[in-house]
Amino acid sequence: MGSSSANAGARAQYEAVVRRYSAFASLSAADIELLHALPLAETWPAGAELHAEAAPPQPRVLLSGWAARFRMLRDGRRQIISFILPGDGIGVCERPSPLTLTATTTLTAVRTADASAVVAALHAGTHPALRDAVRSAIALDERCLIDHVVRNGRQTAQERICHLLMELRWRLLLSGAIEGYAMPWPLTQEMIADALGLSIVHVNRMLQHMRRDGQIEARHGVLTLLQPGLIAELAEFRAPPLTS
Amino acid sequence: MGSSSANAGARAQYEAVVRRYSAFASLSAADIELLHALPLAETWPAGAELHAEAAPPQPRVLLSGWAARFRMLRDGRRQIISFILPGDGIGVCERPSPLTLTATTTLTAVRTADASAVVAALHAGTHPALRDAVRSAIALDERCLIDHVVRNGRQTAQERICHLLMELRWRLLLSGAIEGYAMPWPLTQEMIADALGLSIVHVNRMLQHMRRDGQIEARHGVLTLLQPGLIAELAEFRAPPLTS
DNA sequence: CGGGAGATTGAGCGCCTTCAATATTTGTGG
DNA sequence: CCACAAATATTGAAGGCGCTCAATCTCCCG
Repeated sequence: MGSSSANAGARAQYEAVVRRYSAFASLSAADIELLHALPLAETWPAGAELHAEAAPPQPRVLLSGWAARFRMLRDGRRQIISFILPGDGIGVCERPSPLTLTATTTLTAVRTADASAVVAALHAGTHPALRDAVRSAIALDERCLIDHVVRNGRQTAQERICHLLMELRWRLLLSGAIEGYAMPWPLTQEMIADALGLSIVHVNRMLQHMRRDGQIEARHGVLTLLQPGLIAELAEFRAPPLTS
Repeated sequence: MGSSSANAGARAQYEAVVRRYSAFASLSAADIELLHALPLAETWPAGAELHAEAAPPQPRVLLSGWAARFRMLRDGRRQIISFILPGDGIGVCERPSPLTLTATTTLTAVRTADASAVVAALHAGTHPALRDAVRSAIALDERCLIDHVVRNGRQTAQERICHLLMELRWRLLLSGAIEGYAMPWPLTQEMIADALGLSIVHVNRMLQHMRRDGQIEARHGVLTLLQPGLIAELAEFRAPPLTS
């Protein structure tokens, strides 16, 4: 690897980021150049702490791998707040908000890039299209958070799992990571349980039921939605609109 | 009432808004003047729809009374996403986000004021302190949303209720609506149930337990926390920092 | 060939739900 | 000020969804 990020190999790393933000706004050449010029990637193993609970935010974008924001309760209960997928920003916003009180951990091996330059551009007022894209991305995050409240508050275990599957597939589509109904699936049943407020055992039984029912298939780290229409129906999933 | 909003009576209506935003940033005289110059209040009865699910956002501030954002499921299940208290903004942000897919209803009789002027000022770049305050207010909203996920995902019925009590009291303190441990309480047990993902019957039993246990007292629409330390402990409530 | 993380299975139970009925409070009109 | 209706709160009983505990199985990795 050279010290310059201008070669094709380095650019390819940023594809997920560019595709995701491009879904929200028409980025200019300068916007894309800014993203390509981000510092070379940092790599993290699975289970690394990207961000401590009370730490000052460090803006990053996730180039590859999955991560999660979560909060712990005193007795060890864990609640995953959101999953972070390739192309997603971490702390990329116009105002640092140290008050969210959530930690971030990698779920798989991960590559990230420092996104301070993006935040600086937001404050400088250059790159208006990128700013709009970032704001839309934040609005989508809020939408997912609201979905999460509804899921954990008023849906059954079966519905929660279906809804989470639909959300993750939709977000992977957005960043161009997948195309059809098959998606990489690095999540353990414990992670799913911690996101959906369920026990590991119950998640296991529900997934088994879905598999035996021919709704999904999971093997070799790939999960396939065999009956996406049924799953979306069960989950009452509504894909967010992109035109905003 | 005259057509001008410059008299003391009209100004007093905006006190909650000014106090709340002042908690986030040092507003300039011009910022406060902008708030005082907002159009005269609209009044709504209890149960009015302030905002439909898919409607374009209409920026408002809540001057008095309580409201709630919620989402309905097909079969009638309702999830309250957040409570809106005096001084809170509704759709006051730098980017309209029609994708949240939540409706807003009044819970009591309510007075609101159109806040388009605030949003316009945000976009114009005048009033930087007010802009910072709005951003901090949004960050606090996100914090509360995250708390809500944790509550509904990983806490027991008792813990959820305690946490909600603490959050609402803390937010009422913030806008100067109350001072001690007594607060106005317009919420029915059904509203609490719809916020916390519980059944009405169970909320009733939990509240009764808390009353008989001397933790709270409720009468004449006023709820008092008799053992705030215990309640905060049970809820594992952490008050958000204000210095940000 | 261990060792460990994750997945699976069974048994028992409890938190919370649903259903249903009654009491109480609130609001409204006479 | 009372009467009536509607909304809200309360209580009891029965049951189910999802939990805990505990053991076993599978798979991956060095």
